[in-house]
Amino acid sequence: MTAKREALRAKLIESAEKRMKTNGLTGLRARDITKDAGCALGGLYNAFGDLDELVLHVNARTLDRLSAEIEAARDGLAPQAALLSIAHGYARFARENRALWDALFDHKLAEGTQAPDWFREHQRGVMAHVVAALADLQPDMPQAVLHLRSRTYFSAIHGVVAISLQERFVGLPGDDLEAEIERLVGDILAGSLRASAASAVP
Amino acid sequence: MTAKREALRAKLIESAEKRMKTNGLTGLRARDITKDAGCALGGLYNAFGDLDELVLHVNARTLDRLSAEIEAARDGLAPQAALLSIAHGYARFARENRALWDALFDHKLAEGTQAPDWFREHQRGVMAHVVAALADLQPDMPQAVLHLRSRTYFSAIHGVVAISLQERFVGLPGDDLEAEIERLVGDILAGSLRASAASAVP
DNA sequence: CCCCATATTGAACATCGTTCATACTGAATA
DNA sequence: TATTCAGTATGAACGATGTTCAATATGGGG
Repeated sequence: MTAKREALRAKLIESAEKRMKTNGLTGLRARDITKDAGCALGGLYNAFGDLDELVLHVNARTLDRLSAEIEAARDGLAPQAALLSIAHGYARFARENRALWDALFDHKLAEGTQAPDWFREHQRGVMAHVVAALADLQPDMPQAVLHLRSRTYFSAIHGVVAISLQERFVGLPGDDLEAEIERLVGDILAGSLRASAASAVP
Repeated sequence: MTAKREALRAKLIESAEKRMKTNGLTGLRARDITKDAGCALGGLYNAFGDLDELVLHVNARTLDRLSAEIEAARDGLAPQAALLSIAHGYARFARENRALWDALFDHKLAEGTQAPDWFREHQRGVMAHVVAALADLQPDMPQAVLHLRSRTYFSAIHGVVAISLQERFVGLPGDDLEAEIERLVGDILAGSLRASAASAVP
């Protein structure tokens, strides 16, 4: 009877995602979700361990959508243009999926516990595109450095997008954000290529 | 009778900060705070509008301490070294005051509301040091650009520090973080100076 | 000494996530 | 078909939490 169970899980994820889109992570109530999904309150704890686990599934879907958009942004572009396009794509996704994107970083699991492996796999899926794009730009970079550097670049862009979007007071029309991203990526790329050129001449 | 009231406010802020240092923002309970402060539960709502307002006061103190550390990091250094030192100082502060620093970004006020002006002033205090350091490096940069660029650089470093620290699973010994910060700041400074040199030759 | 504005108290309330005894369901079996 | 029974669904109940507020205590001025 695993088919019916899976159907309920899917409906609960769907309902939770819809609620999260309009009310955000903090506005997510177990009673609302189960009412929307058409099951009793306790049904949620039959399908999932707890509410946090359900949020993880919603976030995994968001990560997959983000991954697809980043992949599309990179498609067919030369290395430098690809990395810039990824950054812009990331900012666009954050802007257009604000509540779901916020939940990606606002959701904290209990002290001491870490995200399960199946979830980490979805995170890796996003980062893999950045790694691939950077590998295109720097084919000789060792794997370990490649992953570390990818995370650094991703984090830097993420920081700019995150702080820009959470400044709700003074508009920051989004044009400024795009211009700043363009400049930051430009600086990073110039620095990256300069460093590799220097190391190529021993 | 504003003196006694102020004393209670101070004691509540103190108690809340101590709790936050050990239990984090999510482990903050109104009943714990008031018990530590030696007043009744309702006393908190006499001294502050609600729990969020109390958290804002704790965060304001954290911002002031961060501001002081950044100022010290910058003290006496030439522009480029100053900006690098600020970045390292920021990472160090985050590492050494993890729970309080987390609360700075984890605490969200109710939908639609924004932080009060007196709190924004403390935020500005931190950013002012970045602006001043960047102004040292680029004396001819217009004020508006200076502030926008400062926030971009700050956000980029913040993103790297934040994502690095929240990756609890694979150690990331902190040495890697410092090396990546060094590189990112280097790229940014090189790009910034290259751009200004180009515009100086019309 | 009394008075009253003001501060303090903590029981009560509303709202959460979570649990669990109970009822139900449906497929395998006699 | 009738009977079982393992798995599922249910929603009342529980404990925790932020917040309110009627009742009480306080303390300084007339």
